[in-house]
Amino acid sequence: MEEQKYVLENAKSFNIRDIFECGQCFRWNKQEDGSYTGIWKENVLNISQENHKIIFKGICQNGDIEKEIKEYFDLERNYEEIKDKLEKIDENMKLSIKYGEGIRILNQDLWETIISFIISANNNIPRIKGIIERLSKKYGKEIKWNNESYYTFPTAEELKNVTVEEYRNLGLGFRDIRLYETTKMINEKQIDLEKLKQNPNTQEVRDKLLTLSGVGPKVADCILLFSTLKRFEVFPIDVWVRRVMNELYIKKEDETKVSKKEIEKLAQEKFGNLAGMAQQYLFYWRREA
DNA sequence: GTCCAGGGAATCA
DNA sequence: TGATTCCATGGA
Repeated sequence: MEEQKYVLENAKSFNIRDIFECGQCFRWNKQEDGSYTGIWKENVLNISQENHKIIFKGICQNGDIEKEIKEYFDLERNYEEIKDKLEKIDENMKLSIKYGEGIRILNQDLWETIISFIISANNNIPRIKGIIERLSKKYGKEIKWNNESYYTFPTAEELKNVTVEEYRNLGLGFRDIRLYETTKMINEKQIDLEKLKQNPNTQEVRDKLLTLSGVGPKVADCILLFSTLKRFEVFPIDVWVRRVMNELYIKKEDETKVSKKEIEKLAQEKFGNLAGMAQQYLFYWRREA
């Protein structure tokens, strides 16, 4: 397949480091020159940035690279407006947004996001990325570009006959059975992902996600926020978010004694329907800065 | 050896 | 509902 190129000039709220290092995705890798190479659907791209100029080049499956990029990178959304609203809340938001000003929330495939965040449970990012790479290499489709092989994220169909033992051998640990059961549930349409995408009621979608094996409150919220479901009102709470919310607002001596309910309530009051975006700026800021 | 990582599920009060 | 404990694995 032929290499394509697309250039985005004068990009606002777009920084490749912020986008790929803020914790929403696991399949983009930094290159020696500072660019990032990654894969989504059947697209393999390398993305480099010079100030406000973004250069995309690589393999695009359906031929329309511009359309694919616009969708995946959420280019139709006005992030300036979102940041303006959040900045007015307090000094913490202003600082965290200044740090992560180039974050955009990717439109990631729902199925891939479900499996990826089941793998993320009680795990660290390098290891999560390794597991997803091995899973893709073994069960996904190979795409060659620049004399290198890349692998698509395997579909539910492609994982249909994989056993718990095979997952265990990929290094999944105790998450093996969860992946097995959730894949089975989705293949048997106990949860219909296409119907889920059509449902505008976030609470209903969340409740359905919670029936999947390995999907608890935090993973469900990550799926709602980081996939094409795109619900910005959710507020995923992990150890980092609990830490930063306690340090900034709650100020208890022992952060492990701060309840999720307390954090959830505070997040809704302060950030409302932009809680998910606020969470992302705070998470990235606290973890990296 | 110990602790921790973008938690979830089972168990018990 | 709320709190505890266990769950593989790999790196610091």
